Amino acid sequence: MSDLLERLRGRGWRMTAQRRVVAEVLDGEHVHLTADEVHARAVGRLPEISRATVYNTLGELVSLGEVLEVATDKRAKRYDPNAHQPHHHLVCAQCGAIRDVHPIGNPLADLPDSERFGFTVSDVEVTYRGTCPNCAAA
Amino acid sequence: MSDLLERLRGRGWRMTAQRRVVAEVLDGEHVHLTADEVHARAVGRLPEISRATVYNTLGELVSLGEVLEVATDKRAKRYDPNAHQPHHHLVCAQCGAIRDVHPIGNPLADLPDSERFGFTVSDVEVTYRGTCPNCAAA
DNA sequence: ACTTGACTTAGACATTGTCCATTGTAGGAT
DNA sequence: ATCCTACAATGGACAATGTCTAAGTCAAGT
Ligand SMILES: [Mn+2]
Ligand SMILES: [Mn+2]
Ligand SMILES: [Zn+2]
Ligand SMILES: [Zn+2]
Repeated sequence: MSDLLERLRGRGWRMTAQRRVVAEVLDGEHVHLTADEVHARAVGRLPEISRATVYNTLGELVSLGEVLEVATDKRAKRYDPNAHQPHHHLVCAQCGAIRDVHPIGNPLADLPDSERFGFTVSDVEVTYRGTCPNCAAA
Repeated sequence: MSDLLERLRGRGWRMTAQRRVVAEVLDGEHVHLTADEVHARAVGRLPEISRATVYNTLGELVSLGEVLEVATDKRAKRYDPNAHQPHHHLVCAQCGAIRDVHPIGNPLADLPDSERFGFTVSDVEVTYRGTCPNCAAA
């Protein structure tokens, strides 16, 4: 994620402690935090960071295409730093655990023209739901 | 949707004006309203119906499997009366229009075991995004 | 018609997200 | 090294969405 900070500096971003902390919190694989979860973790590193700044920074990262908003959760939006490798999601219906997954083929090709209603279709989001090994054991 | 009311009566539902109106509002094809949209339309027919009753009734219909919650909108949940025919959704990114669509094949089959991380996968939700003919013309 | 438990209501409360006026500061200019 | 200033952060008000409860109402069985 340090290359992310480099890229953003190149795009004219002013580098602040708050933005650095948000980027650090988002670092990793299979990371899909809500805005308030990002805030809670950011506060652990920088206690005075505000909710507004976290929302602003996440919004900017989304606008820049560096982070994706995903709607796997029917309550809050989740923020996904894995924006440069196309993928989909597998969600545990009980505990909410989320994994990045890569289905075979291109799901876009499975929608015939007769089912497109004149739309120009540019993107597809696939959410698999089930039960994770932990929840199955319990 | 009148058979819906019959089914619910059979399941021991007390039939009230409020529940009848919510069911009527949900009647139709390609209907994917938010709770507050359902409330607004219900008020047109039964002015004193409360928000709480609309939320309660929608929640009950979801529990009974008669209505689906869909997450095509990243803000509010949407309620889909087309619960008995499996389908997916095509959403206009600009105006939010939603159509029911039926992709070819079973998307569940496209997730290899090596990408299931030990989950038992039971369901898949596919959201296509694009631009509708109306928005493309403008 | 009575009775009763299920249903509805209004509004408080909770969560998630947005906006704004004020204060602070990163980074270029001198 | 210090100054400037446009950009960024803050706290808190506000908005949108969703949940809960206490009190009143009524559908439906008797
Ligand atoms: Mn992801
Ligand atoms: Mn639908
Ligand atoms: Zn689980
Ligand atoms: Zn449109």
